[in-house]
Amino acid sequence: MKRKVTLKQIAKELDVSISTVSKSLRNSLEISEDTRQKVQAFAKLYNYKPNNIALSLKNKKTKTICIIIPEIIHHFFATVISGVEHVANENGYNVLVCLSDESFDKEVINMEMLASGSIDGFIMSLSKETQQKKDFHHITEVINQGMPVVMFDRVTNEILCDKIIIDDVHAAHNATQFLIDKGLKKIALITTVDYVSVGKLRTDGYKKALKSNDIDINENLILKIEDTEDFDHYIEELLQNNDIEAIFAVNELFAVTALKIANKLGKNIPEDISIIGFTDGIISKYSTPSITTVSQNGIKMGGKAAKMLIDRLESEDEEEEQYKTEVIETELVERESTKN
Amino acid sequence: MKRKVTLKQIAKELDVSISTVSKSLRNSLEISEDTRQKVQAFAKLYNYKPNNIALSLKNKKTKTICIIIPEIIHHFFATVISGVEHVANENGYNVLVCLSDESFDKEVINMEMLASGSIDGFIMSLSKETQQKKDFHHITEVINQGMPVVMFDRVTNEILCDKIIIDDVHAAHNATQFLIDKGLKKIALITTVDYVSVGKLRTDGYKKALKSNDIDINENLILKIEDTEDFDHYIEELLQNNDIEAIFAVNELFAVTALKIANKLGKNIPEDISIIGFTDGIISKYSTPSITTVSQNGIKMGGKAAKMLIDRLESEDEEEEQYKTEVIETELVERESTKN
DNA sequence: TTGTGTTTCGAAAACGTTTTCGTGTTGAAA
DNA sequence: TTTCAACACGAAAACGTTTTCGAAACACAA
Repeated sequence: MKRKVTLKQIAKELDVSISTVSKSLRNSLEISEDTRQKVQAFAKLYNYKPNNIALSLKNKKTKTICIIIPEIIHHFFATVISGVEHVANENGYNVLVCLSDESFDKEVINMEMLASGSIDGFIMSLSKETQQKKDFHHITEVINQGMPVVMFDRVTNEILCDKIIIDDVHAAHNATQFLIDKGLKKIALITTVDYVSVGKLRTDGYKKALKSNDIDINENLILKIEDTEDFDHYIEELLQNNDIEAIFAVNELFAVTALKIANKLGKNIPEDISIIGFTDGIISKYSTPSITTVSQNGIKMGGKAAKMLIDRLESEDEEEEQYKTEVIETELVERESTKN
Repeated sequence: MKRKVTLKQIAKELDVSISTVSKSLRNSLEISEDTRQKVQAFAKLYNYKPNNIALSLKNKKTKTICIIIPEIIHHFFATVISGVEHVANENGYNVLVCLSDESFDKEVINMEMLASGSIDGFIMSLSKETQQKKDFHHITEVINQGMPVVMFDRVTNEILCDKIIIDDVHAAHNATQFLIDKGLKKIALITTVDYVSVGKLRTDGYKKALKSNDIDINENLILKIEDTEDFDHYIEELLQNNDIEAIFAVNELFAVTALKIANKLGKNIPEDISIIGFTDGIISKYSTPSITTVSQNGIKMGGKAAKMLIDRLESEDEEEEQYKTEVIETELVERESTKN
């Protein structure tokens, strides 16, 4: 087991100073050709690699960014990480992943912990609890310390920083309009409770579409689901008690669950009921029938977020406080769960 | 924007030495009650947090572990990360995620990069390319430097280190036996090419089960799929040209694809064909019909891997070169794609 | 010989900690 | 008055780098 070799050790072996070794390795002209050769050969022989931690301390840059997400099991968040990782890697950055588990406390602890030098910046999507509490002090604090933050997907207006979002209202409006255009009127909505920002926005989009087509909003057709609860029977009730022609679900899980329950109740998809989901994950793709869905490109979001963060990190000099919010295009992916 | 405060600054403000500040904050009895109070109050006021990088440099510990996986989009790997992250967090460690994209080079570059001080240890699952090349020098090198490595799932016998695996042969044997016990004999296998370690092992298990039940192995019923290719038509051929009663697929994607194609060909699942998959992901769960599957608990694997790594990190003193291989139990989760 | 310039290198500071060891002050015991 | 311990604190080294600045050595011209 050969331990890592340091500048000091090389210097001692070759009987020169540490500075000489350092300069030689960086090919400084200050050092004679001869010495440089000698040092470089020796360093190569012993497989010298500069210690990253020491460099970080000196440069006050860790070349590491942290992404904080509520859950990694959700396919969407996994794709975002993938996007972040690739762009980060291309630019010489590493990615630290933190899971908040939808918990405010974990989010706070992680941020405070890492803000003390460990990383150069954050990419994050708010936990449900944080959105509910509307307590963002940990984020403002980090930003005030001069550490850049990029928020994506679950964002808040109360924080000024770079953001990457999709136009949830518009996307939901489109999806609902798509159903209406097929001649469907009794469209149910399966959504989350309002404090989840994207759930609220998608609900708004749904309502907007109905209104602009002069369809009355029937609150009985709107099912708001708490995240923690077992929601199968609510959906079952919804389907049984109403003569529904279509369902718009604000996430994949709701969509596929609705599909399964509809099946169970003897309804044919899409003949009896059309279904549109949100977030183009593998469930929608491989479900039978496959589910028409609003696709939000996680890889793209992650990539853009990483790019924004890195851009800000590398131009820190010009201190441009112009925060940008970038809107990623969504796409309606038509599959088997909606009629032609 | 108030920058981070350091010991030096506090020392200067209070007109004491850096040592005094440091000791006061650590509540050393060397320092008078008075001074301690004063320093602590000041530190709290200015929200002092020790710089992690400086600590890392001093302690030669980063409290960060790295997990290298081929892909994060695969649900199984995402669950592993989840397991790793939770255990790591409980023990005060952070998790750096690297994606090899199944590429040997990326794996090598990432490892070499991070081995220079950035992290304390690795958890990894080999990329396909690495398994194919059988070149593991980057891993032995890291281990020789004294950095612990824990391998999981896709491992190799050529490296001596801690490992977390499932008994792929046994699990595949069980699954196949399960089908046989239902009275099914014409059992097709959809697997990967042999250099993927787990694919090979699962194939072995399948064959073993057939043999022990005196069923001839029909190579026409064994489909080996290259990862990169578009494999739908191969499966279609397999199903068309043979009178198949059951399918055992070595991963979820193969299983659900087979299911969809069987459906397309007018076969009923499970009446005409029973299907068992491997890896209990969301696809199997939400597919219609849902797919019976061999469940490998990724969260558990990740958690165990993290535990093993951290244990080794924290007992480095006693230098026990006893490498362990832990086998995680699999479970056959019965769903709708197999007959009762 | 003196002055000037160039080449080559090393000392030391800096990044932010922790910790060892030394030292000055105080109080009490002899 | 002297001696010794206890107390309170600071200097400095250490972790591994990079970089600034100074200086030695040498060459060459005047």
